[in-house]
Amino acid sequence: MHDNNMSDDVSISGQLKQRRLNLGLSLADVARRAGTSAATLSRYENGWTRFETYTLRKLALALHCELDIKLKPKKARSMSNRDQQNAVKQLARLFWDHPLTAEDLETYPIWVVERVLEFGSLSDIAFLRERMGQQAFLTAVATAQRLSPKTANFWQNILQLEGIICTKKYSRNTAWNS
Amino acid sequence: MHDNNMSDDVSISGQLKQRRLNLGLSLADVARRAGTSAATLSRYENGWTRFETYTLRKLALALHCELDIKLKPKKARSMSNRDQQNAVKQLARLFWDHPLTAEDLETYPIWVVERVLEFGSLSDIAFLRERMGQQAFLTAVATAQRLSPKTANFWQNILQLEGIICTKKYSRNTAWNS
DNA sequence: GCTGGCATTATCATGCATGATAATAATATG
DNA sequence: CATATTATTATCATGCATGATAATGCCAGC
Repeated sequence: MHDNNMSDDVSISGQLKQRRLNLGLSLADVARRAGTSAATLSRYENGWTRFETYTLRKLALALHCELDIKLKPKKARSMSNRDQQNAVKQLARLFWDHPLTAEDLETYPIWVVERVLEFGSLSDIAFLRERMGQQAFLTAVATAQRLSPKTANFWQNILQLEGIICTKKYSRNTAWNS
Repeated sequence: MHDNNMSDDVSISGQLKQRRLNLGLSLADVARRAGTSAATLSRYENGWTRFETYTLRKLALALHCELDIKLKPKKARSMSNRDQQNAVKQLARLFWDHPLTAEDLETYPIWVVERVLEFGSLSDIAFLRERMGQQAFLTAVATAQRLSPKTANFWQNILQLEGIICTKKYSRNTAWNS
């Protein structure tokens, strides 16, 4: 008892089982209350990977729990707070219409990369790539949609060499890529 | 831009759509990267309620996100911190073998209720019911498994009057219910 | 030993999410 | 106007999660 259940990465299976045992309930008990079957709950608790949120919600209810499902944007691993501040300072001049913030680097990486590719110097590009990490940088490049045809073509070749599939099919003109 | 996405209760649909738009990707883009179909993603973003975690994980990957699924035990609403402290103090004497803590009241409600029903005075029971709230209390009673036959029978009748289905089928003897 | 509840797993039928496709509408650009 | 892309929805076939049931083994108490 009195276990600190503060670990962040618990499998769904583990959470279901632990909660059920904490409440001292049997599979059949929980299943009946949830309006599902004991077989399903047993599968859920033992190595199942394809859950339905519909069933999960019913189970959560029976276990007197809230089901919380969140999409957490992955942080670029190589972007420390310090690096972020540096990047913002260095690249600020390219974001004349809307000031760049540290959060933008993670929340809108595509936006940042587009600007830098389009207007930055070679050293800006190298700087950003180093700060974001090669992988995150190239991924962002691959999904950039608002590049001028010239820029887009250039990077498409680079990406091909890297074996990265580019989701961009054609580039639409925007205010700045004529 | 620069929106504070700190609200806790966002639907899955909303999170998927917002993240996709933040990245500036089309349905087809994300679907292709996720290895799913645009139709499915569109359904996911528009009022769908029965998701498969398998598909959600693939989408999260395509959106450079982590999928976080948690079972959060519901707190008894009428149990403020102050009430918890009071309850712990009042009922402490019934937990001679393992000291009662405030967390136990939420994490192991069944355990607490069993002890109080079995060994507490009438005023203890009234006190706990008031602190937990009628609903939470009766739910815990309904799932209690380790009551003496006498106690169990008595409460089963009470629960029947309240229209609550009791999950308890039979009571197994423990160290204390002979 | 026997008995009863429990957990797990297998099997099978069924219901539902998914994928593929197409039709439609909206938007933006030339 | 035509064109290109996107988003949404409908339809249908298919694959898979689910529910029902049963078989098995385990454990506890008689």
